[in-house]
Amino acid sequence: MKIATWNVNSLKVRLPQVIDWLRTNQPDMLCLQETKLTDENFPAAEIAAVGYQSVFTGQKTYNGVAILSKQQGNEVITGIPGFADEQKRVIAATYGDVRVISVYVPNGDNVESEKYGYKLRWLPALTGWLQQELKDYKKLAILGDFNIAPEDRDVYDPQLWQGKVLCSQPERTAFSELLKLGLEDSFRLFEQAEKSYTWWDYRMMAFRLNRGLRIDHILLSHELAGACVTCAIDKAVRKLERPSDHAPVMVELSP
DNA sequence: ATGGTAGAGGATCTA
Repeated sequence: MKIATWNVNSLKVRLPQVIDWLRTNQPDMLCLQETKLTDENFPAAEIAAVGYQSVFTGQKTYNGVAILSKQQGNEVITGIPGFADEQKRVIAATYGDVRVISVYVPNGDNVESEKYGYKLRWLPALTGWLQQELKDYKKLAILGDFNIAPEDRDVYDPQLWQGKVLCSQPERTAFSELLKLGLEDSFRLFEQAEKSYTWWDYRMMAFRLNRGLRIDHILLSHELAGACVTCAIDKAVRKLERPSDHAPVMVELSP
């Protein structure tokens, strides 16, 4: 089984790339973030034409998450239960006995911002809900744009980014609280190339200079981590014309 | 150096 995640930064713009990517990579599930589409505008028919079902929750202009899958998704939940949030950032569904969650964690803007406070309230709400989900589902994968670089090796210039949003200690602590629930950062289960990132700013030739951060993650429950055989970033997609600023990440799980 | 680019929507906001 292959499960992937991709912050597409507008599914409307990126739909041809997503369809190509599904055809080429044939994941069983693909989690999307920043679809930026209301539900009535979701291109479910175009996606169905290449053999994928969709579950989604979106809004105009900002946010929006989805899961595309070959098999039917059940027990669909949108948002964090018990956490009032206008912003569409979470969707969960069950495929066979595997629970899959697509998340778009708030960016936070900068550490002085109100948005940073929202991010630091949002993360414990996610953690609290996941604690219950992990009790209910032994095989759980949470994938998405976490907007957190967990360690300095996930940042092209740790000195420059020290204490800044995406790298600040409170964010990293919140991320480690997620792992403490019984989740593993699948990327670090394997030896990886140095300077591996998933997001590069559109500005200042950041991608060409590999000035990136690893902020998109696939976290696996211990049972799924034990079955995980690869985790890879598809950096090639970032080189396409009109790319998303994020690259997809995919894990392969042995049967 | 507070810049720069992309997306949505139609002036700024978000990232």
